Amino acid sequence: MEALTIHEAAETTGWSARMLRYVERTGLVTPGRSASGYRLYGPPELQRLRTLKELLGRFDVGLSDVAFAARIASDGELRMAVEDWLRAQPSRPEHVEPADWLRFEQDKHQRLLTAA
Amino acid sequence: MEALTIHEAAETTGWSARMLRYVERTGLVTPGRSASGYRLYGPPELQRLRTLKELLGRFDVGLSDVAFAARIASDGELRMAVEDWLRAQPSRPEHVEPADWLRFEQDKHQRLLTAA
DNA sequence: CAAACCTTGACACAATCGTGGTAACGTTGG
DNA sequence: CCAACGTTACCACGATTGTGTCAAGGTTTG
Repeated sequence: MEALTIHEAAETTGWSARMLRYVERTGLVTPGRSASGYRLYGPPELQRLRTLKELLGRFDVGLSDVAFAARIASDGELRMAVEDWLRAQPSRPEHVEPADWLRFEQDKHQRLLTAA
Repeated sequence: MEALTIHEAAETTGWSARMLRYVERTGLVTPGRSASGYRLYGPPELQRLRTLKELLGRFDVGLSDVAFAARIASDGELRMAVEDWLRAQPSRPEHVEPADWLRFEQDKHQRLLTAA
């Protein structure tokens, strides 16, 4: 019984049950399932939900923004394309270090090559 | 006459004049202005507009997605927060080598130091 | 000067995001 | 068994995105 049901998880994370299902659809936090299909939120999921909520609140970002960041982090081709586009533009006249960011999961293609 | 007016720029980039103004509001491509306030698109802006259009078409991303990426690229605190959150999650149950993550940790903080 | 540009601001509209409900139906536990 | 809870699938609704159009007014140029 290490895992909470959706309403219990909602209680301790501050999200509504409705939103937990929505968050799941965005792919950001995916709970396990019981044999009969009940969502089961374990400590890791609960933690992610709490930190996600804090992230959204601290900065003015939406779930779709974080979802896009996740997509960038897992799609090397997309990441490179975006990175290239941004690097070519000082979008703000502000001096911004050439896009180092997005390097999270970089050289993934290399890993993929060696993985296959 | 190195710069084009908004309708001329629209012509050669494939965007509509309306969208060029919209793109400008997202902060992704900001043309210069003439003394009387006319937008002036030079070769760099025209190129960005073309590559931006190609980027949006090739992957299924929106202007707001690229705008968020730009925000991440220019806001170190936000970038770190998102990066941290994503690193803690194997957004895809896909097997992710812990060793790979650790490898990026190394040069990450050095970059942050030079960013400020 | 007048036609042909440009500007900002507004109205409009479909699609999506972020939320909340409710209905119909399966599961669990006292 | 049945109350309490879970599931999916919808309806709803304000806010934002992405787009077009139009109005009122300044600018450029033949």
